[in-house]
Amino acid sequence: MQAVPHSTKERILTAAEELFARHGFDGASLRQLTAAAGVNLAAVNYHFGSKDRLIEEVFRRRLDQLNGHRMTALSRIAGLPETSLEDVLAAFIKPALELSHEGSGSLFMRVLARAFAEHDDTLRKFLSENYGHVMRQFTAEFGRLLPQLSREELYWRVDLVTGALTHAMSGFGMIQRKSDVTERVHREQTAEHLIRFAAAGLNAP
Amino acid sequence: MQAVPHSTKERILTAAEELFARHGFDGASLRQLTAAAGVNLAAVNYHFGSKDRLIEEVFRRRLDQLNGHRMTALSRIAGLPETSLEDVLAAFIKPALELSHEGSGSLFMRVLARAFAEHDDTLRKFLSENYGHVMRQFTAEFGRLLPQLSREELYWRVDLVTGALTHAMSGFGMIQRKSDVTERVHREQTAEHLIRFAAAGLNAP
DNA sequence: GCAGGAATCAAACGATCGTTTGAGCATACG
DNA sequence: CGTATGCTCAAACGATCGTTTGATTCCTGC
Repeated sequence: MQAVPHSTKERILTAAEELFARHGFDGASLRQLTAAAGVNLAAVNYHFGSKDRLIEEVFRRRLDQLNGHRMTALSRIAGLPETSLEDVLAAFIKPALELSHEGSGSLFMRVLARAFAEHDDTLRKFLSENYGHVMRQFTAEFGRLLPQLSREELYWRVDLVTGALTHAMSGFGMIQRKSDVTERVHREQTAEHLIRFAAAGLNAP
Repeated sequence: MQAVPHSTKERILTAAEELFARHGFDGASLRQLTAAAGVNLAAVNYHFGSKDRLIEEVFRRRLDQLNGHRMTALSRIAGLPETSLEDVLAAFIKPALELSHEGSGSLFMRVLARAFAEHDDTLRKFLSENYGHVMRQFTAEFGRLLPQLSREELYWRVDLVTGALTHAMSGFGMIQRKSDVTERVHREQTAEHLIRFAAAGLNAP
């Protein structure tokens, strides 16, 4: 973890991620943002074209990585007869926890939670078009493992699970790591906790 | 349900609730807001003092009612030996569903979801000071019914449940009512659905 | 070593924001 | 009737927003 990233574009993206998480997309101005990044005000429009395009790039940088890991993990277990509900949940949750615990990525989940709360059509369309296939594939696999649920019940429960996880990983409600466990162990314990809760909810009678 | 509420204050509050839900607290301007309410721009600062105080009043109007119903329902069952986890969840969920289904209150849960996503200190402090005791009493009752959980696990699971429910009730992911069931029946079915999911999650092994 | 595109910079643009002002209108009370 | 009092109104305030401009500096390839 270095103090200042290399390029101007990356400095802007990192500062934007933090300020969007803290003050929202409207609440964080380009003047605060460029001041925090140590770059000129005009650099945002020069490198990204507009504030909206900057917002999209903030999402793209993390979601490409996050959903890539998710799809890789899912593809290893999807359709196999020995795959359990917990396996699929682990493929969904663990990449997010890894991102959440590595250096600068911890604030991104809060940006994502904001995007959920904002019912902004432009942002929703962007997320749906670029990353909607990930949720569809996970939902399909959940459906395979929960054949007793109607399609309606399945959608509902997946929605409840994603809501709970987004809320949990964006908040500082996150359980603090005890000083006598390594971060790797703590991350495993957190994942176990979330997976057990989500699996029980999905499997509800 | 009448087209235009009586007083200027109520017209402002109703328009504010809708616009805050749709565009956020920063995104909705006082000019849009007063135009939608059919009142003069200066009326907000005359009747409420500032935009921030208006935001607080939007919360106060609904939360006084919502948490009043929640506390009444909880007080009827708290501490009794025959009370079940589902009973406590019902006391928490059903008042919110009733609010969510009556006329203009349906958008308020989206306002509440925004308040969760915004980590604004002023707003959090206001909500915690005025309504924190409600969550504390519900958490205490959950703890009584789930003695096998450590305090840490209890807090975590309650946080996951509130996250899931807030997310569910704020989204239009809400299951649509079929034309052959009354709204009252539909509300009962929705409550059953949420309660079953939450109880299973809280009771996870 | 110099030409030329890429990048940075200070400054300004028009628009919109929350808030304030002071005059005008209404209703109620002596 | 006169006059307070509560409310509404158009207009303006200063601040801040995203964006654009044009000059300047940096850096690379011939």
